[in-house]
Amino acid sequence: MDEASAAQREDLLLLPAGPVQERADAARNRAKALAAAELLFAARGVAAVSMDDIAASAGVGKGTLYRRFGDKSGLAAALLDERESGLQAAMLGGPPPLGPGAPPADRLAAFAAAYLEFVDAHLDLVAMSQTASPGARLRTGSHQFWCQHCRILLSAAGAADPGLRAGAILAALTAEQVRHWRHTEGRSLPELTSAITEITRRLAVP
Amino acid sequence: MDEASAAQREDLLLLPAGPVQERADAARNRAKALAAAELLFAARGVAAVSMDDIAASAGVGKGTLYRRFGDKSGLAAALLDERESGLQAAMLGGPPPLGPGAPPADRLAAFAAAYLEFVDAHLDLVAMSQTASPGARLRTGSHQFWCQHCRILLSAAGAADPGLRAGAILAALTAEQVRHWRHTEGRSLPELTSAITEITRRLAVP
DNA sequence: AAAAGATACGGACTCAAGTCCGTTTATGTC
DNA sequence: GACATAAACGGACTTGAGTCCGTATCTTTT
Repeated sequence: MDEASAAQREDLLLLPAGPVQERADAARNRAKALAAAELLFAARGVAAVSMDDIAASAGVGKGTLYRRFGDKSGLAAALLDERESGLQAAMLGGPPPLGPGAPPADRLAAFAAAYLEFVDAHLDLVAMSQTASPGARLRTGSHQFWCQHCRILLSAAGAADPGLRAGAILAALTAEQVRHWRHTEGRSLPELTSAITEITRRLAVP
Repeated sequence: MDEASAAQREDLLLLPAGPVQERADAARNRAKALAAAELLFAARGVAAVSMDDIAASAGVGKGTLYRRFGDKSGLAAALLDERESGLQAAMLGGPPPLGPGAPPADRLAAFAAAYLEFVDAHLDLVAMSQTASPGARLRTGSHQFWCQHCRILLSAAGAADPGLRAGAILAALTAEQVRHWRHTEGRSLPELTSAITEITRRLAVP
């Protein structure tokens, strides 16, 4: 993600581009790290795995981990990446109401429901990607994506303050908030879905 | 806060109460710690002060700090406590629209505006109280208080899912979210206030 | 006022995140 | 195929949060 945004920045500023492709050993180590992390998380749970554990298990130095992924949240984001991309594709080009074709308010509600389900299904990983450091969530590339999607739909629906409302909707769908509703308060997923979609509808009407 | 909730629990369960009052040395050390923390935060900023710094500056062992306040977020909460109590009093017994007398939707909007202003005014401290550990925010005593207040008002206004909507409103007003709006996106406080009060109104109508 | 028991003290200790920098390895060039 | 150099490596190191437990202090009881 660091590299992606760096590359993008360079593109935008028309600077001479850095190396377009990561070195072979770097790619190999990234893959080893992701594989090791996935295994360890599955075996012990996200919370019980340290970066040292991952580095050791991947047969890689700790510095390498941090160079590749920036920090713990970056590693989580990388692991989530492929699982997110299905949702992102469905939002951009899939069938309505998630994809284009339905009225914006319906698309927004569908997004909220789908995103809630996604967060619930990958709670620990999403939590790690959002809470590794304070404010991590808002700096995430994915957050930018979700937020922009919501903003555009709200805007298309004629809602006031689309940017702020988009942020508010995503704030309600934080991993820790969802965890609290689901596990501390024991709410069911359908219950949450219904409440969240209703909230988005109310924010989407002009 | 730990002690308060423990005492409350004992009350509720009618167990023989523990010591009603903290020991003299304990009270003295709590005061020393709070004073030292306040000074250091003012001098260097919240982020640049460690628990060791505070312990050393207060002339107190680190263990004492943790016994009194539980963790970093507990210390922040303790510092915030007296500043919050004004707001809490105004909500419970002050003049409308914040206090009783105004229609629930108006009271909710007034609360959101006042709480936003409070968070903005004590951003770093609130951030520390919310983000010291993952999920810290939702375990906070204050959070329970704000959340219940919102829930009751939403309920009185006849809104569906008052508990969930209350959580959603407060989720939009986390310190990191407010920091992002104010400092990363450069929004003004009135702009945020207007957007947030509008959101609460939309969630409050039946 | 002395002794007993409960409570609190404090700093050494553990554990994990994130940094640094001397060494190694890949890649493009002659 | 050897060389230059940019990039990547890896593990020791620093820093700070939170825990532990032997010692000191307070409070209550007699």
